[in-house]
Amino acid sequence: MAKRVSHRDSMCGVARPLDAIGDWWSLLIVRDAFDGLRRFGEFQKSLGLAKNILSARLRNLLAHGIMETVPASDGSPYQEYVLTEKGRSLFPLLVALRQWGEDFFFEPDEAHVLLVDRKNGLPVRRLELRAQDGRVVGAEDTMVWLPPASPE
Amino acid sequence: MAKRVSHRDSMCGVARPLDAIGDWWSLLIVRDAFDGLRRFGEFQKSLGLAKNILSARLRNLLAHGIMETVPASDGSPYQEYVLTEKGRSLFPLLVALRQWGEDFFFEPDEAHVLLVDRKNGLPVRRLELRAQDGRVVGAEDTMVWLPPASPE
DNA sequence: TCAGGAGGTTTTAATTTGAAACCATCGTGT
DNA sequence: ACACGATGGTTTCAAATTAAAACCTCCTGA
Repeated sequence: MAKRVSHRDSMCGVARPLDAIGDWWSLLIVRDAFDGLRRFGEFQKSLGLAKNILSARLRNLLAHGIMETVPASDGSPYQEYVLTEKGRSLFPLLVALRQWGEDFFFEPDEAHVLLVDRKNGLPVRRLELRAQDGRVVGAEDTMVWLPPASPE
Repeated sequence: MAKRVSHRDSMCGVARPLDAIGDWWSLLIVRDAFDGLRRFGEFQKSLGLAKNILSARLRNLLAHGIMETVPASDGSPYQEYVLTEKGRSLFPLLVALRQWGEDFFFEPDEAHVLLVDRKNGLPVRRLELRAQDGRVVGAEDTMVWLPPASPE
């Protein structure tokens, strides 16, 4: 799980998160958690993965503070797995993944679920990156910049 | 690479893309491609991964139409790897990953690169999901909905 | 012509994954 | 009290994946 990171990536804002959610299953677990799943068995049935793998993934998500266990909610003696604030902050990433998937992984006539506004049932807008002044910007319009170190 | 997908995920807009970019390295390669890297050796040096793995990952990205090879650009007899339109469409996802990483994987006083507007050097805004009417919506405000099948 | 560098592939070992079996705890019925 | 199933895991072991290193090929420059 803990992969070695190259010199160049040791400080990279893209590489670090991948240690937490960079495998196939973790993001699917998080997505299911957004859908309201909370119990070990629910995740296992929904995703169809081996129990030991689910166990390992949940442990990793807990260790990274993306999910946490809570005692119970319906009186049953078991614990439940719920997203933390850090985990809920993955929502835009999940939406980005979903929108990309919808654009490129379905045939034009193939049915698929849509993410819609609960208020009125209309599809949500496309995610857009905007500059401070509100312009929509693409990759060509941006660059990464390392601020100079502060004096001390 | 090609993982089995459970019944539930066979049509899921989140699971399908993960087959293409759901491993640790692929997204880092794509990020480097956004940064202008094009050559096999450049990727290898930047990421520090084994050559056979890079080879396999590039092959997978090519097979999924995320990158493509172009004959040359500087006269050298080799090919270069560049993002396709599909690959460039990963930009919002990469930004979402980066923003999440910056929020949760750096100490408050730890320096890290910022994504800034080329025009004026100001940091870009945070990615936000908006409904049709322009409201910013979170996970709680949305749901997935499967449109009814069309008659034929 | 020979030394290297770029761009890979092959080989082999270590790590990870996955399926199945196993185990522990709780609740229920009898 | 006891059997039994459901839930929530852990252990075991085989199979697949990954990683490191060695190797190969083509091209270039001295």
